[in-house]
Amino acid sequence: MADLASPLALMVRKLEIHTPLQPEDREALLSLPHTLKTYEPSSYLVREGEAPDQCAVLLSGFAFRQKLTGEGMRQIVSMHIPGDALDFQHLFLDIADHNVQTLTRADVATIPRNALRNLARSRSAIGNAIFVSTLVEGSISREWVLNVGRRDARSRLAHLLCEFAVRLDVLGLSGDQGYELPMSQEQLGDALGLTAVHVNRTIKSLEADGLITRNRRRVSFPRWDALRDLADFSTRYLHLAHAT
Amino acid sequence: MADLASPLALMVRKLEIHTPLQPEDREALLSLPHTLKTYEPSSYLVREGEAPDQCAVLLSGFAFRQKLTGEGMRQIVSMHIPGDALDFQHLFLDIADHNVQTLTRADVATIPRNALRNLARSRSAIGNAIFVSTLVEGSISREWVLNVGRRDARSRLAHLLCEFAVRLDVLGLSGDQGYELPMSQEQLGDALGLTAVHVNRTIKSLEADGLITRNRRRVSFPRWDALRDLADFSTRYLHLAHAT
DNA sequence: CGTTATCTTGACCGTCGTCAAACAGGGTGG
DNA sequence: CCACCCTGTTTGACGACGGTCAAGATAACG
Repeated sequence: MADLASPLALMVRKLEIHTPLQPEDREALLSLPHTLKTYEPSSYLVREGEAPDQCAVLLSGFAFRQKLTGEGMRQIVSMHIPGDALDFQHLFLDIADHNVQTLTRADVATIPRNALRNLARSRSAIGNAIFVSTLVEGSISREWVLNVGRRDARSRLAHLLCEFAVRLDVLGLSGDQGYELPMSQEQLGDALGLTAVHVNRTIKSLEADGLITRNRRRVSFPRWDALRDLADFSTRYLHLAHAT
Repeated sequence: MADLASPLALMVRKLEIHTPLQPEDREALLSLPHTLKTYEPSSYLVREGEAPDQCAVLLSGFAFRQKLTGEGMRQIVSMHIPGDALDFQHLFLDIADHNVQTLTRADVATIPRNALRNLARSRSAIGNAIFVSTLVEGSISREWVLNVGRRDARSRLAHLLCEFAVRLDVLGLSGDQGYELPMSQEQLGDALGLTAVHVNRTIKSLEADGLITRNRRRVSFPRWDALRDLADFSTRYLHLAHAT
């Protein structure tokens, strides 16, 4: 388990959920050049309009992608957990079309764009793995369109909570009793297309129905099946088929 | 211009908007094995849960991706125009996470999954082009989350109309006077997260303000700049940098 | 311990959904 | 050529989900 010593080990494990890798591929990924840095909450990792020449990988903490309307309304378009690469798309697109920000204090590994791109080209399994990871992100994005477009506030929030729970669970990052939800209610609103006030009422409503319980920011799910049904949640869109 | 004789020529032209190709790459794509078929409106090309072994390419007409909630509400998650490949994601993901349907009568070329996948592997420029095309779709999907989550009905509809106009225009498929919008108001609603009734009122409202004019289903834009401003529309997320 | 962000609650309002009915158009068959 | 039907569009009345504004309570943090 020397692998686990590398900061990139979690990213590799995450890639292998969808695409099995040979030991050589794994080694090549783990030995990619990279620098480590800790960011404060709300730090920008990518800004819309810029051309990143690095690929950021989240090692600990949380991050999100975000876009703003001309009137300054914010929409969070995806959430990211440890092990997620935040910049795969900039291996092949020059200009960022959205912002990426840390949600919490976060440890980030930064890999030079060219090193990763060359590796993806020379080892097709790695190229595949990156492609598949991008495709799964696309699938999640489509589910979000459905969630925001067609579900009411209760189901919408429940769906986000379920997605978070499953994604964390797959990597073994959630405790037995739910998980530490890092988002403020304002941020939840921005992810769900709701206002913070209405998120608050919706949380209370789920709590009143015994579908979630809260202790500080830790949420747990005493009636998981009922929550999943309310959320209309299925794991299909996460494409976990190859997962353990 | 023998290229233009191949049914796949439009797809190749579309790929080259984002990724320049060498003549050999172009030839290889154009000579991919494929079968041609015409589908009636509303035909399913891909069904959620299935494992397609073909890649459908739209040659004429329109198509869309769609998901359903457990309660039967429909959300259209992307629109497709001639030249779009509808199944790139199934080169690397087995199970479809959404449905793909024709909107109009449509001519479709069907390429065997393996033939295309092998080509993507053996010619890295083609693999890149496919990857970039997938990334741009992802970018559009993020913009849709923003659109549905944070813009009101008027801006939301205006944004969809702008996106359509630009995407058609890039391929030279829109006339001088707007274009033939193939969607019913019910389908517009499903794409925008609105009801058909409210779409109707919103169209009328845009019309009353002189932002669009309609003649049957042909829409045109007498005050494009005003419409674009209302829509909060920018072409950045379409990544047309390499376009003419 | 003071200062600030976040959460919570209430009253009120508006955008959009629901339900229902009338209307227009386009295709089909008599 | 016209009656018919089916799908899609249009309009009105009404209701509800979620937004807005504002204030006070709690928790986070230096």
